[in-house]
Amino acid sequence: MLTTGEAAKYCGVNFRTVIRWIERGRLKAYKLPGRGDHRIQTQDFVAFLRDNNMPVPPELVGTNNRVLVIEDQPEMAAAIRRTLKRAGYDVEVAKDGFIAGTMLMRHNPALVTLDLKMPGMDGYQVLNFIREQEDHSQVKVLVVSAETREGLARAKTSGADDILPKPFDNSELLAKVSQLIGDGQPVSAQDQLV
Amino acid sequence: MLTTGEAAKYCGVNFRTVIRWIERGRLKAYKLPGRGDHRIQTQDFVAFLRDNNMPVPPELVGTNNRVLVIEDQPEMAAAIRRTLKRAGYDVEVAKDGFIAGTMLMRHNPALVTLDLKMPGMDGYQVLNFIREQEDHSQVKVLVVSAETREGLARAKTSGADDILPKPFDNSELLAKVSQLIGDGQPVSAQDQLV
DNA sequence: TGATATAATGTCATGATTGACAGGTTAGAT
DNA sequence: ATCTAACCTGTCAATCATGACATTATATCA
Repeated sequence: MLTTGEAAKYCGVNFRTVIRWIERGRLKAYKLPGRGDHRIQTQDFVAFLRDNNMPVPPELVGTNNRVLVIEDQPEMAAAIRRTLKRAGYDVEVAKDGFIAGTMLMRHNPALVTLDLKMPGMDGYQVLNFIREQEDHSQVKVLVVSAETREGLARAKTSGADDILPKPFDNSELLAKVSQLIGDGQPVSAQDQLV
Repeated sequence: MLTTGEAAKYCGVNFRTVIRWIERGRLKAYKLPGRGDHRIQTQDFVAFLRDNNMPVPPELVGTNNRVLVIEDQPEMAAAIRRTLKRAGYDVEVAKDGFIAGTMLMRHNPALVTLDLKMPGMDGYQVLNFIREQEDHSQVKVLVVSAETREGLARAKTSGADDILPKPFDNSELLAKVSQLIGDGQPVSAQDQLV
């Protein structure tokens, strides 16, 4: 939730200009009853920035170091979790599709590792679904799978940001994750601003 | 029921501001005897948000008539959907666990019909999971299944509000649903208007 | 090219609301 | 019964909205 002044700083313009954008309907916002202050929801502001090819401040893009691991094999899940935790990421594990779905919505992770082969879940469909979701179209998806080369290629066309064939080294995993969302250690505690 | 602090977070303002709104009669609330804490009824708060064209958080939309149908068999899903739609409910269908999870979080339904036997999803686990979730512990769960009597009993202990053995009549379905969350037709459509 | 019109943005002053802080109290949890 | 987190009140500084006007950028036309 942002005020006009904060939004103005992010854009490098005068707050008067932000108000005018709002008045013209370019930027979505609502008014408070008292003085008529504007409040801009962070997601609307980010959408606005993206629409106009403006740089998006990292602290507005959710919490950068949160990873959701969608994986039903306990050992594999534990291994990924351990590796990422050690590197400083905030890791959640979902061992079935339902829980994965709720966690995606609830925790709004920066990255999801997705096992394509989970019982009762079509990984490709999940990929498509995530990409269709307004709110989560920005989340990075790293497909982790023992699929064939064709399957992995198909995953890429379905919206995966990167793929990691099983088996893999921890270093490979970390390299891919950090390439997609940066290092696990938060740059500063201010990233947690609400 | 909300405190000033909670309302403040929803609006993106300081709690002091919320108190001022209350003092000026813009927002309805009442005081507790002790410290003079304010308590705001959810419906009053939602009405306030609507009056001022402010976004209404989905989890506050109290008595809605939204139903989420978790069912992987297309014919069965269509049948339930049709029946409930006709009765005036707002129906969403999820055909796998992942989508079901996201929809539960996104649409905040008043009731979920849950097929216990879905591939890759342990219905009992889902039940437990829903009950553990802070935000959604209020949602009613109607288990719809061809399970054995023991299985259905177990579902009840896992947190199901009611069970409906397959096969069933439409009238049975409607009876159970309306018993759990009331009739499908909103009491008055104007309640939802701006 | 150069001149003019139009739109967008920045600046300033005023008035009102909101946020921050400090000190005291209690609701809710254990 | 105790403890912590959250709440209330009052005050004052910071912030925001508004309107008027200056300045800059863009478009249009001769």
